[in-house]
Amino acid sequence: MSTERRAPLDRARVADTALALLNEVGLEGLTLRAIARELDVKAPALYWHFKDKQALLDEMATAMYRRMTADVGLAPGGTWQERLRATHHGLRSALLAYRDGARVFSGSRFTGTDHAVQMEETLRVFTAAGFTLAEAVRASSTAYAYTVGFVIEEQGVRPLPGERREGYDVEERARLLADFPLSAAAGPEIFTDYDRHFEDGLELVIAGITARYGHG
Amino acid sequence: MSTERRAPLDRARVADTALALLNEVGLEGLTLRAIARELDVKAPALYWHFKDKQALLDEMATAMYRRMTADVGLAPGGTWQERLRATHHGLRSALLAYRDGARVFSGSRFTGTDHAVQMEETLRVFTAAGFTLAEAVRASSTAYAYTVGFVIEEQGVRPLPGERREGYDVEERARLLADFPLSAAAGPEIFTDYDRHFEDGLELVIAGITARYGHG
DNA sequence: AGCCTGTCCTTAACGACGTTAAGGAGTCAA
DNA sequence: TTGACTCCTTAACGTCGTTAAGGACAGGCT
Repeated sequence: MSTERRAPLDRARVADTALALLNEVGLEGLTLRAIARELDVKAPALYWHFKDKQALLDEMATAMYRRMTADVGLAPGGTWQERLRATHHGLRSALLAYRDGARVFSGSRFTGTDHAVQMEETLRVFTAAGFTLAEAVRASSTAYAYTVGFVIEEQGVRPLPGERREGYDVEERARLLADFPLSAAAGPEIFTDYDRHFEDGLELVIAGITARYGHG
Repeated sequence: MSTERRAPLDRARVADTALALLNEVGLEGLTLRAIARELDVKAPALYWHFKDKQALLDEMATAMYRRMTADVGLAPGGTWQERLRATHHGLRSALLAYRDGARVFSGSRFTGTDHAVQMEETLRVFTAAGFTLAEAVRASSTAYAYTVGFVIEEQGVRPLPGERREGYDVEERARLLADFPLSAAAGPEIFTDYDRHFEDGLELVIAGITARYGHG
């Protein structure tokens, strides 16, 4: 009989384990009992560390954001365009790294103030480039809404890179939409090559910021 | 004792009732038992009309979209800018009309092909203005992702127009972010006046489409 | 040594959920 | 009268988030 004792849990370890499990079972299968089992613990133990399941989801969202900032690197310099591209490509990658990542993320709120480091630097870069604070906020949160919306849509079709959800056969879609030729022809333009399409949309947003606020 | 017999249910009536209930109880309170009670029926009766709860949510999303097209009016003419503004203001209104509307909508798929009428006309307007089909799809789906992302964010703070979710006090937020002056000052710019901010972001997207694809 | 306090977890249970199985009541045609 | 079809009910299953109660272990105090 082993006398080793498991190290006590902490919020970060629970959130990391839950994120790993998320990829296997998806959001609907992410139950407190399953997470607890993964941690070699019983479900009510999680209530010592989180007041409810939503608090755990919040911690998971925060961990995803932390991971994004780590991957991007703080990179405090650069033009606002470079920073916008880097952060939002990084954000998309972080969301895509987990099944239902965008749904988890958008349904939760950050714990703590770590996220403000990134935000502050982004606003600094924008204002240093001549944007007013209002313009800076408008620019970055428009890009943010776009990215979150895009990945939610994307993961609805493609839960994880390489997989594809049922009921999204492009050919059957074209058959159903036979009466709507443009919509039918748009299928491949919508349901393939998400990487390039995300980039195109982000460039549209950046071009719009330049055109309207004119600090390009 | 009354001998009147309730008219049989149909998918549309169930979806409408469920949408009305959604505003009272929110997505987490929207149970099949509660919906059934509202319809004067027991929960398993719903399985005659829908194969599972997700199919009902799909019908609800379709009803929201139908409502949007009805409110906007098909309006088959206009410039692409006018059409983009009309459809996306309409879409936002339709999503805001229900508590958690954007989450329900973005988590579901349309039933049938009714939505293709709008889509076809949008693509027609764009291509008639000189856009390629690929550009037209990119333009409209970028705006779409933006709108959905925006309203999800918005309803996270403001479940229904006039209400405000707890934990979003702008002053407390400013206190927590005292070390991040720009982020702290950005609070009012983020958490108030959603109507105007949505419009500003949509105009950024439109300006970007004009700048990049140049059919303005 | 004994005890107390706080930490971190377990066992047991509650009410509610989505869903399925089985069948009953009504309508309509043969 | 019978049979088939439609639309719903009753009963139940397994699972979920969550709470209540308490046990095991550690460290510091007397």
